Amino acid sequence: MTEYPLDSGCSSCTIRTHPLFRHLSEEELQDISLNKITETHKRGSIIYREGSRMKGFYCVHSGIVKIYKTGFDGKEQIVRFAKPADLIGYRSVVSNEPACTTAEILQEATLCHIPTDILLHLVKTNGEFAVALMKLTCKELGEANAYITDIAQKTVKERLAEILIHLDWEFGTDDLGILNISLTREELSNIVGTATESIIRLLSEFKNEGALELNGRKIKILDKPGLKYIANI
Amino acid sequence: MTEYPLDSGCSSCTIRTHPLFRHLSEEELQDISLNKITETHKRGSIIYREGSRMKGFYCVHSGIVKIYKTGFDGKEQIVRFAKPADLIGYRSVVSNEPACTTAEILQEATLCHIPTDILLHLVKTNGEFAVALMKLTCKELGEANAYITDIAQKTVKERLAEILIHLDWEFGTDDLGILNISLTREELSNIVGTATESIIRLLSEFKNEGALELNGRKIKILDKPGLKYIANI
DNA sequence: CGGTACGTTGAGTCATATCAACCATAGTGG
DNA sequence: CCACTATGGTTGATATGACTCAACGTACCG
Repeated sequence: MTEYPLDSGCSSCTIRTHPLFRHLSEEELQDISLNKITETHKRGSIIYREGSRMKGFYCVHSGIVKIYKTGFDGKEQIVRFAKPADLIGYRSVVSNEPACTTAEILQEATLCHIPTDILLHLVKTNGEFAVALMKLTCKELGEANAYITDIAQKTVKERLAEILIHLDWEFGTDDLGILNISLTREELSNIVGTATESIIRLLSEFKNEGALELNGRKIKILDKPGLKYIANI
Repeated sequence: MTEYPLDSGCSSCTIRTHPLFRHLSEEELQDISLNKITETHKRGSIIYREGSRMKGFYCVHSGIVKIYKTGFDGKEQIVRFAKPADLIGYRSVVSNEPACTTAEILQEATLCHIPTDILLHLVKTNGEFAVALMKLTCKELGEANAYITDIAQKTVKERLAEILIHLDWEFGTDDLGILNISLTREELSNIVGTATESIIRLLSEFKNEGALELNGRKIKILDKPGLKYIANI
C-alpha cells in the first residue's frame, strides 16, 4: 500500500500518476485543486450512508475505507475496500441515484472530496478520462460478478482462504509478513458472508494446519500455495 | 418485453430511443449502420465464451440472452439476462480484457455486432454517450453489489422468491399472467445459486401455498405480495 | 421405439447457523 | 486506582437448511 504525500495542489499529488488522472491537463487539475475539500477521518467515521444523496465523490489519499451494504436484518456485507488512489462514491454521482452503499473509515484516512459537476464535466469533455473511468467501473463490475459466483458456489472455507489471498494481494504485508489490513473477526465474516463464529473456527483450523500465524487481528500467511489450493485458485 | 422492428439502418431502429443511443448524431448512427453485423441465433447458441477475446460488443435487437460465469467445478452462475435494447460484451471491450462471462441464447435472438473501435470512438468523442454508458455500467454494478448481499445473507427460499419477483418485473407476463421468460429448473438454480432439487422443492412449496401456478416451465405468479414478503422486499 | 434431457421425490449427511456461556482487553468514571 | 462496562474473541452443544445421491417418471424427438 503506497503512501502519497499530501500537498496543497493536485498537480503535485502523486496519485496523479494513476491511470485515471494521467490524462488530465494542468488546467483540469487546477480546477480540481480549487474545488476539492481535503479532510482526515478517524476509524469508524462514516463518509456517506446508504440512501443519502451525494454532492460529489471522494479520492482516497491515505488510509483504508470499507464499503458495505446493509442487509434487511442489519448485518453488513462488505463489497469492497478503497485504498490510496481509489475512488469512492462516484457510482452514485454518475447514476444520479442515492448511494447504495455505506463508506466507513477502517484505518485513519485522508480523503479529497470533489464535486459532482467536475466529474461529469471531465467525463463529457475528456475522452481519455471517460475511457479510464469506464475501465475502472468495468473492472469493479467484473470483480463483483466473480464474487457472486464464488459466494454462490464455494464453501465458507474456500471463500475465507480466497479472501485472505486477496487481502494479501491488495494490501500486502509489513516487514514481518503481517497483513497490512487489520480486520475484526466480524468484519471478516461480513466479507465472506458467514457467521463470526465460523470465521473464528476456520481461522484456527488454518492455524493448526500451519497455513497461518495468528495474533489477535494480526494475520500472517505462512502457506500461500496451500491457501490457494483450498480456495481453488 | 418490447419488440423492435428490424431494419436495414440503425437510424430507424426503435432501439434508437434508448437513453444510450438517443444522443447519437445521424452521422454517428450511419457509422454504426455501415459497420454492424446483424445475425439471428437459436436457443443454445454461444455468442462468446468466457476467456475469449472480443472484437466488439452486441446490441440485443430481439430475444433473450443469458450471461453466466462458470465456477471451477463447471457449474454455471447466471449473473444477468439481456433483453431487447440491452448491450452485452461491452465490459470486455472497454477494459480490453478477455470476456469474463459466457453469453448464450435463451430465446431465439437477433443481435447486432458493433466493432470495438466504434464504441471506444463514441466514448471518447461524444460526452453524452460516455455519461449514458457510464450510467448503464454503474447501474449494473449497483445491482451486482445488491445481489452479493442477497446471496450472502438470504436463504435459498428468500432468494427464489426475490428472483421470481425480479423476473416478473424485468420480463413481464403474457395475457394469461405467465412469465415471459422460460427457464429450466436448472437455470433457475443457476441464478439463485443452489441445487436443482432445492428449486423444485421450493417451487412446489410456493405452489402449495397458493403463491404460484406451475405448468412445466410456465410460471404464473398468483400472490405477488406474498412472494415479496417472503423475499423481504 | 429407444434415446436423451428434464423433472420429481425420498433418504441420508454435512456444513454452517444459532444459542449460550465465558474470557480478555481496554476505556471510563467515580 | 479500581470496579464497571463495552467490545471483541473463543469454545461447545445443538439445530437445521441445503446438498448429494439415487431412483424413477415424463416428454419430446429423430
